[in-house]
Amino acid sequence: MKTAKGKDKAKNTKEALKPVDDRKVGKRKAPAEKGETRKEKKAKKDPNKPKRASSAFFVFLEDFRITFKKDNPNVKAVSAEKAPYEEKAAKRKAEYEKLMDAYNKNLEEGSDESEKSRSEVNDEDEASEEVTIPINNAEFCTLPIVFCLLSYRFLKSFA
DNA sequence: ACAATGATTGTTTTA
DNA sequence: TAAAACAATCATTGT
Repeated sequence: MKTAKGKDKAKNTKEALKPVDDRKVGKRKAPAEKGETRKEKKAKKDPNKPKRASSAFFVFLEDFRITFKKDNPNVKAVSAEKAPYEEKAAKRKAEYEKLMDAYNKNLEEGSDESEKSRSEVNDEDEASEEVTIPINNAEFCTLPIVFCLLSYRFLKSFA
């Protein structure tokens, strides 16, 4: 049982953030450079050896892939689909770093009264600015009436 | 590490 | 030397 040679972790942290096209997919090392030719390596595998059982997550993936294909028949490139999500992820990361900065600052300055949480991260836009529309009392009273009148006329138009 | 998957791409083999 | 075939790589979670 050899442990990981640090390969997985390094790749996951560094390469995973790059877009697909920039990642070194398929850029493997030549077997010859490792002293073995392809056939030798291929012969080393036993086709009769049973594959290990899929975990629950992989069983879920079976269904998910089918479902996703059915819902998105024309999606070939995952990059385009991934783009908006990477965008959101980047935003969350920025938000996180900002919060961490404030958090660390609070730790330095003192620990009392640190509850300020939390403006939830809405993925829609950075339009999280308060959209409170100021109206005066007159508007507050007349708006529902106007709305009712317009609704009435609209419904009446079908009769 | 390794199960499934498919696009991608370097390497090897074959013509 | 070109095209064809092959194999590594990526991401994902759970074991």
